Amino acid sequence: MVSNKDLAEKLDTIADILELEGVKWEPRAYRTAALTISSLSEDINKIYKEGKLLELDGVGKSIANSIKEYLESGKMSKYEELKKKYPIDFETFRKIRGLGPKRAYSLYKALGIKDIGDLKKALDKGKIRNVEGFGEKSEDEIRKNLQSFMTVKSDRLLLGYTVDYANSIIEKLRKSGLFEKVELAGSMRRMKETIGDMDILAISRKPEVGMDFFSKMDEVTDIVVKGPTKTTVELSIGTTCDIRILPKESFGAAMQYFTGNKNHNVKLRKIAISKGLKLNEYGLFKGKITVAGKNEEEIYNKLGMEFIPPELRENTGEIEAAQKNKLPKLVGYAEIIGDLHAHTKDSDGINSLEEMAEAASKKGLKYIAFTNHSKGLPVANGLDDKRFSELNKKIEKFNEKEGIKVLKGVELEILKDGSLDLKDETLKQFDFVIGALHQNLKMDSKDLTNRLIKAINSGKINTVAHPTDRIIGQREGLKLDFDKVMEACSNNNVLLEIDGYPERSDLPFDLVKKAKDYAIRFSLGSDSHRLEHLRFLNFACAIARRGWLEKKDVINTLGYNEVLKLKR
DNA sequence: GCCGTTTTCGGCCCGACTGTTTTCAGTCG
Repeated sequence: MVSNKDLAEKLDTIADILELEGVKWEPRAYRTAALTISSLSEDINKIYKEGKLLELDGVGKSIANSIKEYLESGKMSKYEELKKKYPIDFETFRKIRGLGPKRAYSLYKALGIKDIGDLKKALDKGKIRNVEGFGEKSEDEIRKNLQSFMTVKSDRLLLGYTVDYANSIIEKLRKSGLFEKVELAGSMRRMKETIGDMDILAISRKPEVGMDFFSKMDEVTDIVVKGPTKTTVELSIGTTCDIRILPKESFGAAMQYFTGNKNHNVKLRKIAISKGLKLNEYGLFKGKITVAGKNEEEIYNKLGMEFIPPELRENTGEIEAAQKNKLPKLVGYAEIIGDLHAHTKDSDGINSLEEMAEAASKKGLKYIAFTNHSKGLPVANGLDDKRFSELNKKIEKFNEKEGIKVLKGVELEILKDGSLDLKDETLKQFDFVIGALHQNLKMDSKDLTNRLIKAINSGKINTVAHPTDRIIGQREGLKLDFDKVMEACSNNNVLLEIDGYPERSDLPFDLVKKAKDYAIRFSLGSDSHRLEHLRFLNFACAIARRGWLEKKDVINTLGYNEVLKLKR
C-alpha cells in the first residue's frame, strides 16, 4: 500500500531530477503537488478512489495520471525513467541536512555515490573533501549530519509534550532583558498536533548579544547556523529551533510569514502579486512603499480579507472564506467550561475522584465527567455493573457539595457484534456515555463501520470516543467509512469526541471539519489518567478550532445542567 | 506541469546563512 509520504517523496525526487536537468518550471509543479500530498491527513488511496485527485492543489491531469499509475501498480514510469539516468537515493539523502539534490549528484558524478552505504565509505576514506565544490568543512558537516540522521528518533514531536518546553525557553528569553519582544510562531502557534521544529521571533536592539545568549542556553545541544538575524540550534528534546530577530516595523509580517503553513503563505503571496503588491517576512510592499508590516491583522486586511486565526492557516478554504468575511467565530479556549472524558483510579487512572475534581476546579472548570472503562476492557481495570452502581452513588454524594460538579460517565466498550458492554439499567444511571472501540479491531472496514453504527443507532451513547483510534507515530487510524458513521451520528443526534490526549488528537481536524458539514456536535475530553493530563483539554479545543468549530458546535461550552439534558 | 478576482497564455516566492568561492551556488525554511 502506497502511503502519502511515499508518494510525496517520489514526486519530490522527480522535481529534484528535473531541476538537475535544467528543466525550467516543471519541477515547481511536482514540488507543489508533493507538498500538498505530504500535508494531507486523508489517505491518498481514498482520495483516488473517490475520484478527487484533481481537486488537490497543484495536481493536474498529468500528475494525477502518474499518481493513479503508482497507486495501482506500485510503479511510476516518469519516476522510473528519470531514475535510470540518476540512480541516486535522493529520498534518503534529502533527509541528511546539507545534502540536497545538486550536491548529491556531484558526489555521484565524482565518486559514484548512489546511496547511504557508498556515502559512508567515501567519508571513511576522506574522499569527499577533494570533490569540486566540497572542502574539509563540508565533509565534516556531512559526516556529522549523517551521524545525527542515523540516530534520529521520530520525525515529529507531539505538541502536547513540547509546548511547555517552548514556552519556558521563551520566558527565559524575555527575562534576559535582551529582547523587546519574543513570540512563538510556526506550527506550534497554529497548534498543530505534531511539530517538526520550533520557531521563535524576536525584536532586539542588540541582535548579536541576543543570539549569543540564545545559542548558549541550557536547552541547546548544537548550533546549526548562527547569524545576526537568524540562528538555528538543536534542542535537547530532539528538535531544531529557529530564532529570527526582526525590525519592529516588520514584526507582524514576520509573524504572518513564520506562522505558515507554507501553502497558506504561497496563496497569500499570489494574492499580493495579483494586487500589484509583494509580501515577504519584512512587510507588504507596493514598489518600495510599505503598505503593512507592523501588525499581522493589517497584512490580512490590506490583502482584502479579515484576520485569519493561526489555527485555521492550512489553506483549506480559510483564505477564500476570509475574503468574503465568512470565517467562523471560533470557539474560544476560555469558553470550554467542562471536561467530558477523564479517568480515576477506579479504572485505570492514577488519582482519586476527589483529587481529579479538585484539580479540574482549580483550572476553572465547572464540571468534569468521569468516564471510567467498562468491564470489557480488563487491561484497564474496567468496571462491571455492580462497581459502576457503587461509584455512581459515590458521585451523587460528591455532587451534594458546593463547587465543581461531576458527571456520572463511562467509556463503554462497543463489543465485537456492536452490542454494548453493560446492562441497560446500569446505562440509565449515567449522565454521559462514551462509546469506544478498543478491541477486535482487525475486522474489515465494512464490518467495523457497521459495528460502530449499530452502537450509534442504539440510542444509548452520547458520543464516540477518539473515533479514528489512531495513535500518532504508532498506528494508523481505523479504516472506517466516515461518511456513513457521520450520517448515523447526525441522524441519531450522537456527538463525536475530540480527544485531546497528545498521542490521540482524535478526531483529526480535517475530519472535524467534515463532520461539521453533517451538522454534528462535538464533545471535548482530556482523556486524563492523572492530574497532569487535565491540561490536554486545551489541545482538544485547539483541534476544534482547527476544525472550524464555533461555540454552538461544542457542548463543553454548555453549563452543567444543559449537559445533563443530553442524558440518554 | 499547473493555474486563473486582470490571464486559457504567460506567468510561476524569496531571503538568510554557509562554504568555497573571488562574486556565487546550494540548501533551507
